[in-house]
Amino acid sequence: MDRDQTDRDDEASAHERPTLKTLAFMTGLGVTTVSRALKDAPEIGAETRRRVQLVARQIGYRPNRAGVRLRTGKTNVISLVLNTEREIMSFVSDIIYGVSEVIADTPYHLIVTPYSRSQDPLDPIRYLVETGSADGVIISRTQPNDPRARYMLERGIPFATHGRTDMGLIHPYHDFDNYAFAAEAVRHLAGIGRRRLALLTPPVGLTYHGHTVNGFADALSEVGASEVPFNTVSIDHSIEQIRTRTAQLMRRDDRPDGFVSSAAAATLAIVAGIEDAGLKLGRDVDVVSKQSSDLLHLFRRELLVVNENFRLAGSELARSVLGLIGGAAPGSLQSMSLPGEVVAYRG
Amino acid sequence: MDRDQTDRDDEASAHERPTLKTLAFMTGLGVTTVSRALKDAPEIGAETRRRVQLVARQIGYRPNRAGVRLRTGKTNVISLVLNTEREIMSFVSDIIYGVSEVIADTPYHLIVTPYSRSQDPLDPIRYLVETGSADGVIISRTQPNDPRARYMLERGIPFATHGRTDMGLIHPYHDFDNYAFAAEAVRHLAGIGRRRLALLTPPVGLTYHGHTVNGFADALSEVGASEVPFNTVSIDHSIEQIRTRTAQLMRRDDRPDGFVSSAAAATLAIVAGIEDAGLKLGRDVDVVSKQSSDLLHLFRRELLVVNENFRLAGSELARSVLGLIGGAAPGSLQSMSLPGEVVAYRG
DNA sequence: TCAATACACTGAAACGTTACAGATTGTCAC
DNA sequence: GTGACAATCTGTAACGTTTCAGTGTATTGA
Repeated sequence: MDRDQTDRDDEASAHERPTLKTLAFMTGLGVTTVSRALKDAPEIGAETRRRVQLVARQIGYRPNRAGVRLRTGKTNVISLVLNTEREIMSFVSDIIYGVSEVIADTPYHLIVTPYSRSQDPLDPIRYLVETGSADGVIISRTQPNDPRARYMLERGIPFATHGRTDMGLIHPYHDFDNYAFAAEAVRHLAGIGRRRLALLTPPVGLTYHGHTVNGFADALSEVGASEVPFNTVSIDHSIEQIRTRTAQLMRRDDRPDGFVSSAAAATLAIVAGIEDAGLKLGRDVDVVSKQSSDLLHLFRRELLVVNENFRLAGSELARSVLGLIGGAAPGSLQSMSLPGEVVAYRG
Repeated sequence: MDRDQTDRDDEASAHERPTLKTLAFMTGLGVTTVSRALKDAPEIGAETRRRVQLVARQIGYRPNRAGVRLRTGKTNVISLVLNTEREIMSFVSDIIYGVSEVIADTPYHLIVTPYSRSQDPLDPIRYLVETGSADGVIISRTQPNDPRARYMLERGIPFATHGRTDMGLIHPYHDFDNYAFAAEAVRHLAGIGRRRLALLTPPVGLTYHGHTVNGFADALSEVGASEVPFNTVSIDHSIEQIRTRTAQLMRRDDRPDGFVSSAAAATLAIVAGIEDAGLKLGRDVDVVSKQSSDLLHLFRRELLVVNENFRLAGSELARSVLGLIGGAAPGSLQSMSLPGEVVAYRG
């Protein structure tokens, strides 16, 4: 009866996907032994181990994810949580590829968990945690006091944030040094004689808004330049809004002679606004902008750019989450990316 | 003993995730009954059904994916297969959001399966199929004779392609009418007096390369304009390569006075090349370009644009795959998106 | 009154995996 | 020869779900 069943199974498995049972039958061992042999358990004889692994490789055995997940709770999934309206385009694509690169030779899959404007950002996190859908989570649009980070920290869910928090809690993150970026931008503008600077900030409420504002302010006083307030818009606003506001600003007598912009798409709008006001980039005003792909110099060669590498961010974030899952200390999984020099067009 | 175990389970489940067993205990029914009641099986009494569903909703029951997957093989996963090097940036982000929109109120998750230059594009598909990792697959960069489509068709794996194939086989797809785009572009250029046109094509080998080339050629003879060959590059080439080639082309005596470009990023390079050669957009030459986000007019207002909506493509593709999984006829799940008018800057 | 039948529900088995608690050897000291 | 012990290996149960093959009870038709 028992043998009979095994036989039937084996015939069936002729072209079905091999399971531990298949391997057990082929090697003449028990299912348990095969399972342990494959994961290099100590109580398995060296020769048996090799034999099992050889056969497994030969027939292309791959553990059934559902079986593993059901039994152990391990999903082998990393979830990337994204805002479907506000996320920067190149960010999405680059960070996905960055993450992919790192998890490519691991058993992990990447699932994208989106949420929209209308939703509480905590919703997708709650869903992931309550349904146990992922072993690790990556979030962006990080806030100084981030409910999502707090929530996951309380529940011991491995996660990494793109951007830092400021809650006195330790967790993995990767961040671009936006303080340094803004400060460098100001210094560069001051260096070419610009004295009245405006800042197009990241979205208010996100941690890097503060970093950027501080870097901007500190460098302003360092170089003795002054700020022209430009607080009515942020890079989260629409191209049209930024463009209109910029044009308004540039038509005033006390207009800035320099801009610092935190995102490339917004910079296009700023430049359009500047030109709407009849002014010329490079002559009347200079703009330093972050960019994540090398397109701004094609747009206007007068633009001054600082590069931010989102693909790297994705890789680092993935590495952090995997590290945390692997038991590393959260404090050791924090990384910063320093901005390069402000670069002018090299014609 | 039995009761004892149930009790223990129930105490444990006080804050564990509820399962069918929890529901069974709470309702006093059998696990089977609960399972069937939740999926509106006919042999369950109307009142019982309502009662079970009420309790399930109250305690926030969600079926365990691993359990379902192990038992039924249904993964509730849609996989989006992407080339990590050659995919257009905004495409990645938009299509993901488009897919997300559609699967948001389904039990489906979206996993992103990347592959790189060095790999056979069939590899990730084989992986998905062999490991049964997804109920449905979406692929892009579709070829006239696409091994991936053939492979999945042979194995009955539900999939949809972004772009059509040309193998005489029926499968779901969504495509932008690139024939119409190229033809419209040519007509528009002819309409403003341009007679010598160059085409920056999609990557050779992809189906829409052919469509684009044909639309271009047919409209050329229709309007009596001529082609200036520009076959050494495609939109897959680097910005630098396109720029250099364009500049070379524009310095020749027989240079084109019009361009049709199949991608926005490439258009930036074309314009840069034109200007490198000392010529002026809108005066010496006009360019009609596809774009997927509204940025080209900020770049140069002289550009003529046709919009392609990748988010829509994502939604349509997701709908197709879900439809196919749901048993709809593949032939009914094919959709085309027509290009809008060529639009000039509306100042 | 009795069989037939429809109705509402149920337990057991199975999907593939791992953890637990043995079971079977052989080796060694005494 | 015996007991102890290490080294290997194994069966069973369990994770949560669905399917199969029932079970029991009321209802119907004659």
